[in-house]
Amino acid sequence: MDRTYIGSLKNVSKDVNVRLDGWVQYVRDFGKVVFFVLKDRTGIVQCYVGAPHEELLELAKSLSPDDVVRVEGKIKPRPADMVNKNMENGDIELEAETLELLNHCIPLPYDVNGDPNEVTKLKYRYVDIRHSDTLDNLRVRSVASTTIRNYLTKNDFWEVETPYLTKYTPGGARNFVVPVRQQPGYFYALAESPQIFKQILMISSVDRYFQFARCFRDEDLRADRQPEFTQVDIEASFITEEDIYKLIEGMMVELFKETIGVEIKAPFPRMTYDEAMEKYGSDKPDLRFEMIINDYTENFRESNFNAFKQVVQEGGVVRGLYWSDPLDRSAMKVLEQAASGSGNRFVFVSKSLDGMLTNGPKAVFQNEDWLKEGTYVFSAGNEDKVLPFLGELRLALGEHLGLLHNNEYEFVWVTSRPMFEIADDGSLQAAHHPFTMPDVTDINEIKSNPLMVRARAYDIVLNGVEVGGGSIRIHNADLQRAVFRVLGLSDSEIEERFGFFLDALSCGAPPHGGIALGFDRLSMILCGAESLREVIAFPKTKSGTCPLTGAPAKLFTNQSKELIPIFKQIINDEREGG
RNA sequence: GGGCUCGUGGUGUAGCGGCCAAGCACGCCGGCCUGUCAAGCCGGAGAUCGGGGGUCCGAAUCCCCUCGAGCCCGCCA
Repeated sequence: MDRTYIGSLKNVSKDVNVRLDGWVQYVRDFGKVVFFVLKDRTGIVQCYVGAPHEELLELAKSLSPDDVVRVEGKIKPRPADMVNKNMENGDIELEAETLELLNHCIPLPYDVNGDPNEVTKLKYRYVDIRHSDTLDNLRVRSVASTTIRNYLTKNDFWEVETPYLTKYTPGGARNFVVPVRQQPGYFYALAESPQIFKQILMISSVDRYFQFARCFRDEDLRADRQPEFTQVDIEASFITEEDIYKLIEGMMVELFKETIGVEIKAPFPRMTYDEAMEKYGSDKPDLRFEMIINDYTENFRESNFNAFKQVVQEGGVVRGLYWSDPLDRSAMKVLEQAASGSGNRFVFVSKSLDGMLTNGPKAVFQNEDWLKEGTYVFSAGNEDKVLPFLGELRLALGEHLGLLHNNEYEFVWVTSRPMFEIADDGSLQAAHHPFTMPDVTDINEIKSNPLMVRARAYDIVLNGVEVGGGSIRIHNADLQRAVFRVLGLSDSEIEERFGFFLDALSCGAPPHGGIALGFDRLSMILCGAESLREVIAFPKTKSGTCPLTGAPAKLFTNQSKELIPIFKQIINDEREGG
């Protein structure tokens, strides 16, 4: 008899014989009758073993949770007063006629109804997946990747793979390195991203490329960061920003519809980087709620609030948030917690309907007639500090006031980032990456005033999460060389690191651009998950270990022997000053 | 690299200087039970409290070191 998935039982007529394969969830043993709940990938259903089947009964009594079984029998409606309305398939049960134990399961290593720590769950990840939302997250993620593949293929993109074992490119994230046995002292780097390869594919006339690319970065991890992660990497030739926006907007519409059945609106709003910082205090604004940052600098220029007055007269700014509710004690706590440790300070004031100041330093605000009914939170100082600070307070308040809804999806394009920013040591570094096209026609402008140059780059932000970013690329070798020089690379360094790429740009590179979407983060939002780990089948812990396999591990002796010459060579190179 | 928190039977936790060679719940083992819903009832086994050192008459409990985990900052072109 063919197998039936439990999820399709609702379509099966009563008294029909079916075969179910799956895992035992619970066994309820009453001596002369046994119930057990069977689970497969698609759902659960109760199975009934009654008195007439003596042998079956003995076997059923001996079942343990997560035993793997095959049951055949008839689908029956439950007696009317035995229907369980709280249970999936609670109105039916399978009356078992045969029962086969396919594999016994030892007592599970932890209580699957409890909440064990992360490491225990990762160590027994198969149990965790079987018993948690992760199983369905993997399904949603699979639908997501299929939808994206179909969409891009339909739009004439080719899926092309690029190497994971590649060349170390300094300046970016730390790379994982792989020693090469055949060439002691030489190493591959695991690709941080397919950036250079995808540009070279454009030069190769592939024209439209995509890939689900695994990327590797040896940096410290966070709840939303893994050492290896997946990007939907996209690149196209002879295009502009508008083509990318349209392509991705169409993709998101399809993606949300196919995966979670949500209709999202396109086109998405756009905002410059400056506007995002000014209004939301963030380069990834959460547009699920309004509450923008306002400028109150002029209101305090001549106020009797001396602290703020002084800041303004010294050239600083006063910015603030306003909302129409009075400030309660819990909101106060939220603000204090968000501010603690940041070194930034804020002042708040509330005004009630009858014009009375009800909270905050009332004396200082007594004569400020422009205050409306509601609550203000102000911060004063340098714009560079005040805006991100208020951006954080805004999010904390949004969360506290219940304005961040999980079933709302607000996209925004953030554009026109500065091309360069100043690193800690005072040098210039690329804000996006050094292959981004600057928004100028004259190469000399890049040299004369780099900080004013804007990048033709764009980020796609969803609910305050950066889910992707890209740019129009430089396709001219001279311009690319000029940018490398601004970044402080010498001609010999440029040649050594990027010579091959400059050669490629010189050999018929078309204008091109692209984007990379963080597929794990997108999946996380689609699944409503709180951590990347919930949408990755085999994630690593904070310190980069895999409790399931025990990776990373020391080498076996024979492997170590092969590596000794490699490390000897490194030591020699060091001595020679290489 | 810096800051904070945690680590007690298989799992989750209580205990925070003597009343604890450690209590409870789930799980496990044995028994009873013909309609349960994470079934119920009766009985039983199982941890020297992450590891090491110290203080003290006495340490799961205090101190130091160490290992592991988590969160945040730095970092992630």
